[in-house]
Amino acid sequence: MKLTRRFYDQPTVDVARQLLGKYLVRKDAGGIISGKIVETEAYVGLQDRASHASRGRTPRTEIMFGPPGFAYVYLIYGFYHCLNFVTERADYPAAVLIRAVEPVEGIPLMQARRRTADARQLASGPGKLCQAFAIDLSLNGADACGDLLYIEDRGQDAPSIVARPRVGVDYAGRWKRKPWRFLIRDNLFVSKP
DNA sequence: CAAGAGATCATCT
DNA sequence: GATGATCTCTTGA
Repeated sequence: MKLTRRFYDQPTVDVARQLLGKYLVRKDAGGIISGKIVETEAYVGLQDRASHASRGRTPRTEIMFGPPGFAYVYLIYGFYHCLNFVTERADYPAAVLIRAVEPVEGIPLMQARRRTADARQLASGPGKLCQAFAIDLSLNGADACGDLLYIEDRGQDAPSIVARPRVGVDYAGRWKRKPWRFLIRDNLFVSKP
């Protein structure tokens, strides 16, 4: 069951927690790729100094200020892409970063794109995941209620969740301490234990 | 293992 | 002109 726009229109931290155990699905010319989401981070509102949106409405962050259920993809360090899904109402900038998935479908394709056979190295990090799933700036603004890139609920049990501070946001002052990174407990495919 | 360097470019000042 | 919601490789215990 594909998640609906209503799902993304909830408090961002709730969405980040609920996404654990759901399935990220990517369809393109190469075929279908999917993976179980095992790690997420919440970026919440204008005040959150860790969020790109804290610097205000710019061409790049415009998507975060838009309606929920759309992909926010950006390039980081000139090399890697990061995938987010926009949450909450329009004009309130918020999104959930997908940090890691456990590969499920399309593993040979992921192995080719990542140049490794090691399942734990395919999508255990936001940049790796985008490489494995062939996600780049052309998917920025893609509708998560469409067919290219979306999330499915496959009726899994609710996983046991661990909360930690977010990664790589040392510049964010007191916001760097917010425990808004969520992982499935003891999962082997997270970016860092 | 842990720590450090370097890669490279869209975006914002 | 500076910087980053990262990753890989190398170095050295």
